[in-house]
Amino acid sequence: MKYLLFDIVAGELAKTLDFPVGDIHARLEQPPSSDMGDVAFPCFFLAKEYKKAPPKIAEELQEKLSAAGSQMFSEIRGAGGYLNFFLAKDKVLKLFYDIAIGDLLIDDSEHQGQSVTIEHTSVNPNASPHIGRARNAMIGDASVRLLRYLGCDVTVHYFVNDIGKQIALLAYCTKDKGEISFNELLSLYVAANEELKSNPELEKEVFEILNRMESGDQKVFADFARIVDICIKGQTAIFNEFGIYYDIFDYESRYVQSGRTAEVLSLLEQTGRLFADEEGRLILNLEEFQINPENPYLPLTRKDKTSLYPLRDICYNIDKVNEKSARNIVVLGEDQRLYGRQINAALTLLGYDEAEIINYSFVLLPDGKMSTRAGQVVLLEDLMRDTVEFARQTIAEHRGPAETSRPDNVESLPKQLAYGAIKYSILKCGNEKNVIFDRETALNFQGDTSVYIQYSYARIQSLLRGEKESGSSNAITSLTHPLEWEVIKKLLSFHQVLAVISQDFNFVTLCAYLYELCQLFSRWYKECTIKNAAGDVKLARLFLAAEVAKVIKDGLGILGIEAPERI
RNA sequence: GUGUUCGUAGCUCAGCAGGAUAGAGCAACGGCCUUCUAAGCCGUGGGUCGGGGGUUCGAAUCCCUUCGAGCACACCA
Repeated sequence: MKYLLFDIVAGELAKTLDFPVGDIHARLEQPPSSDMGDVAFPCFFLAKEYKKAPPKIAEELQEKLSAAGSQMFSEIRGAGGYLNFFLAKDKVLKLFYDIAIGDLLIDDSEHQGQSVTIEHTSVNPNASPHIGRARNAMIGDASVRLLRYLGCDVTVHYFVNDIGKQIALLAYCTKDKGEISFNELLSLYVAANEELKSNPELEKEVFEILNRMESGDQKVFADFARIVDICIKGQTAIFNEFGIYYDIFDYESRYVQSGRTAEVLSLLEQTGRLFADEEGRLILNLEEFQINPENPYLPLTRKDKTSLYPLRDICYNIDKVNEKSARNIVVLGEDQRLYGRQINAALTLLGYDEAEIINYSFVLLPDGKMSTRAGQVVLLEDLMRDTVEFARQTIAEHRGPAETSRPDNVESLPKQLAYGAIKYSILKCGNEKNVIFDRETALNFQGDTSVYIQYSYARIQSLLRGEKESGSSNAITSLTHPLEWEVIKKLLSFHQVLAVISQDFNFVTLCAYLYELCQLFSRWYKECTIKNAAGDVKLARLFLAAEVAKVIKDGLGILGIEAPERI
């Protein structure tokens, strides 16, 4: 029960129709156009049982319901196979007022206090993150914000893959160098990988270093730590500037020397699915899960029994679940789809709940894939800088010199607009789709963009400024304009949208919702003046505008986008 | 090769637990600032929903097949 109008109709229908309220609720739809009705009930599914044509059923139901004479409907219409309901507006308006005043627009008891871990970003500590990696962070951060908004107790984890071959490579290339800045690392990394191709000796050298590190060589460990530290500091500085924060950094290396991997191995041993192959590696047989028919095996150790990444990750997930058990959420790129299912299979074998994995597809560039080697890559920090600069120019164009030189227009506003535009341009795409990223999309501040939404918010703040708006439940019924009715219906569906996203974490829905809300608001704003209205009408309109602003601000907040008071 | 995700307007994307005329934005063209921010509002043009089968009263949505793209597939993490 997330949408007031559906709740009302389902409740009333259940009295007449012999079906559970929940079943009816699930079948309700929104008619394509408002002049057809507020809520539609399709009757097609009843045709077989009643042995009648759907329009006939709708007609009969309509007569029955009309005879019942519910106060909640102003009209009920049969239309083809649909039964369309028009809600009694004054009744709904009063309910809307009570809900809004009580701040219950977001009613979510099921999430209150639920403890959740979310792991996201977790980029390899080797270079500055590009926009593709940042997609992980944006989806993850929005998920964190959504669940916190709904009342969950969320802990954000960042898993630092600090013992990989690529770190060994970097450690090797930099061990004789003095101070190294984060910005130098990318070119060093590219150069080292280039050399790796032509120099097989280097590869051996790197593995040698990795081995020494894993067997507990403190000197090598320190070399690794130095590189990792520079990287993590550099990366989180960028993400923090972007408005994304983490609670806990977990280092993969802690699982190398600890006994955790051995414990988990012996538990897996007991499931009978673990075996040593001819070379002595320990392999997990996941045949029964039918994840990857041709190759159901997941190697967990090398032949010397040292752990591989999947084993450490299994330990890590168990630790997260033990710490906070309600939901264990992990954001993973499409390259980890199969891998994620393998990890979940292992967790299942061990008797743990599966992790909830949020998968997303990669970001592509108009002329193809991103490639670090070919220099075909959009770094997040470059994009942030460029977009802020563009925002600064755009503000100057729109607002003129006097306004532009206001302190907040110089510092914070360009960032609020720019970072919002980047986040929105990514989050408005479905997680499962490849995003074709071109700068123009992020640099566009018109139409279906975050800036339009921020702009709508700022307009409302401006008209609210200086007004002591205090609607009353009597004044609320002055909202008689059709567009006002549309805006109210939209506002009432906010928590329904959030409920869906708390399951699928696809923020397209929220982006579309906010954009549509702003479109409705803009049309209404154009059509009905507020400041010059009189009496109850003015009070009611101010009240409605304030409610729109509240939802916009909360919605943007969930996306990690700020709502500036002035633009 | 096997598995998996996707293919909707010139471009970027919604819609897909089947349902009432397929929606936005950008780009193009045409209107609207002496009333609350024109980063806005209104309007015009633009679509074989990749192709082909099937299921159904009804398919962009479900199934099969084919083409195209992304991703993965035992000692990388």
